[in-house]
Amino acid sequence: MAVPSVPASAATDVEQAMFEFVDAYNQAWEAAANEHGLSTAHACVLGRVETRRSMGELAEELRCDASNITQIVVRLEARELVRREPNPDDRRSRQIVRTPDGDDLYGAFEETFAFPRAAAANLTAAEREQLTALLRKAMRG
Amino acid sequence: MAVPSVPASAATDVEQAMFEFVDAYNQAWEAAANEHGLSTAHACVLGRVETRRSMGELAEELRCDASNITQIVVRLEARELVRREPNPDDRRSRQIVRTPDGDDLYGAFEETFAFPRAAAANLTAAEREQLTALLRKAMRG
DNA sequence: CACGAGTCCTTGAGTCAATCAAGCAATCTC
DNA sequence: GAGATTGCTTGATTGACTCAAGGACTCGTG
Repeated sequence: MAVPSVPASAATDVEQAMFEFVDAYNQAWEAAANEHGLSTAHACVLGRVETRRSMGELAEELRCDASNITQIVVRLEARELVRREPNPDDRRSRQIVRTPDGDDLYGAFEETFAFPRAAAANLTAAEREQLTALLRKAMRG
Repeated sequence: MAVPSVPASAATDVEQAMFEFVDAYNQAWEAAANEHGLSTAHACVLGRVETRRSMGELAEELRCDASNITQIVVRLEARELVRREPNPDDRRSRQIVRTPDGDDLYGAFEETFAFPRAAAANLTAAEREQLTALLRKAMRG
């Protein structure tokens, strides 16, 4: 679910458009993940370990408890999509790496997750730059 | 969690900006809901019943199983934020309506969910129109 | 009118995501 | 080295979600 809604009445046009865009993006993300047998959480983690990361880094980036990451990584490891390697510099810590299978699966997932690519393709180069600038400005960036 | 990620490597600027915007939006939504003791799911449902809706309509709009809606509505009803009224025209069906408490709480939630409002406020009127048009075009709308 | 099919919702069972509290092992600080 | 801190895991719980099954109601057809 997790479908934000916007006050049908009060919302201005931009706010409505933002909502629709966010909703479409979220929906596309989830659909793409499911198509490859991934939950959104699994896809998030799998995406992050494109480069080697510790459990703690994942927890921070994904804004959740470390024990949550443990649970997800264990499952991904059981499917041989990631490996947990010891960190030679700190034996408390573990480095998570994607396996080749994980790379393949995530690649396929990204292929399927066409939304941002398609959205960009619907715009001219100038419009893309404009949109980038406007989104960043809207976020105060 | 539910934090979409984007290929750190391959993503273009627009795609990166889209991701950041969506992520910020999602995060703001969840934070605002939590601040009022609502889960995202509860906030979604509460938002939709601004106007009277059947369980089935809610399930369809929120793209989930009817039994999921039942569960959420039961809890919202227990907190007296919504009421389930019989539909006189079809006694299988139930109409969900917000109570005054529900109106108040959702109003407060929207007040807290400042992200879209703030984002709009960071732009000039002309930029807002531009952004609306670009987002719609990007979605093929 | 009655029967069967379909609709609307609820219940129950089960899974995954998420959080918290507790604990263990390794590291750091003094 | 003792004690605090860090990094992760385990266990218990809660909530969101899905699916299968069932009850109540409606509708269409004969």
